[in-house]
Amino acid sequence: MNFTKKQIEIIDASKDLIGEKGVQNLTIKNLARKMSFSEPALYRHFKDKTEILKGLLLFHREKILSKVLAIHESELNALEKFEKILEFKFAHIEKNPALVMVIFSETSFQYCTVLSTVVNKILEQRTKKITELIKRGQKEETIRIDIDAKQLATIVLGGLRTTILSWKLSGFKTDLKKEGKEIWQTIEKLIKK
Amino acid sequence: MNFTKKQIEIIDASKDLIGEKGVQNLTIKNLARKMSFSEPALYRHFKDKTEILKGLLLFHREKILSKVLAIHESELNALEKFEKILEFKFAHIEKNPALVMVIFSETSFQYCTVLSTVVNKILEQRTKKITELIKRGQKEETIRIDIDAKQLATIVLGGLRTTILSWKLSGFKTDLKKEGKEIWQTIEKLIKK
DNA sequence: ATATTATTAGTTAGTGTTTACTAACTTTTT
DNA sequence: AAAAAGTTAGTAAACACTAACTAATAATAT
Repeated sequence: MNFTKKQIEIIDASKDLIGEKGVQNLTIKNLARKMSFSEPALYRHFKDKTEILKGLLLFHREKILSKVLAIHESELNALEKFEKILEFKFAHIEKNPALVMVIFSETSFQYCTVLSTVVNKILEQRTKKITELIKRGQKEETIRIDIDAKQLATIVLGGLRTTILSWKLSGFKTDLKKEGKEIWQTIEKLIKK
Repeated sequence: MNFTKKQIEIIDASKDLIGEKGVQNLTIKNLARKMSFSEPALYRHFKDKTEILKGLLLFHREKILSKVLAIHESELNALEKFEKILEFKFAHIEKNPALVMVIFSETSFQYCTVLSTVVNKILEQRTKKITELIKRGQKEETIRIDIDAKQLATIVLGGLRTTILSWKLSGFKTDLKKEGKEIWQTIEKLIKK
């Protein structure tokens, strides 16, 4: 996925629009206004609106992924990696609330095969990565082994999801990084050996 | 909140439409077709579309609440109550996938004060009830006390949420009641004293 | 009991707005 | 000279909703 400069500008503007008033605030009209463009000009850079949203998702996914991979390749143990990854993710999300809005409204894309496929893949891969990390921790003997790794992954993901959701419901006013740190400490207590 | 027979019919039809293809499938046109009457006829029963969605949420909320209250008033201990409540909720949701669609797409309502208020209240109350139940369990000494009740509630809610989400993403094909039972067993292991 | 009236529940036909998107043309950059 | 990136003006479809009228039902008076 390679994007031109203008495409990235458009993706950024889309992100801002969604961050301000939700996914339904991303219209071609609003986007054109924000870019100080005419509406048809957008179509010189993206085939249609779906491609813009897809671009937004994939662009950030790549950003997050590269950072997460770096952590995975480090010398830390599983629990330490977990902590680092969550810390980074919470920070990234706090800076880009729009991402949450998009991910959280998978439902809205149910009609749109292209987008729901992209979102599903992102969520699937995330679950997989976390499960792997837990298995590794179980082998390292830093994570308890009396519970199936997949079940633990569900719990971990759930804790994050709920934390992020309540941040969103607060109108992005609570301190996500702090709440994130706290829930991680709880999770750690629950899952460590 | 009292509904007439026709209003309940309309709420049911709305539920079906959403269950089939998501919230954006609930249009006045589709609803009228499903009810086999004209569009304006709907407006004899509900002021506007928002009121229909609000009706759907409140109607089911009341149904769920009465059952949950009965469990709360029973003689069981906190963990047993938890199990009963979750069992009932998973069963109810499995029968009414539309409810998940609506709750999960809170984001779509961000623009709509009326609906986001209703959804927020439902979610808030749920968190509160679960936190209370955990506190009670901690007093009874059936739930571990080394972790704050609110944090535990976040974990519990998260586990449920993730389980329900992956059921939705599977296209409602996995066995929600079974998955629900499993996640509950895991949660129990994690939180019991 | 029946005729009159009022209310409720439905109809057809249409409005105004918003939506994503296009055709045809022009300016800018390479 | 050609390609890329912009413009104006407009379309067709979907949307929630309304005005104006009619049929069915319930309430009331004779």
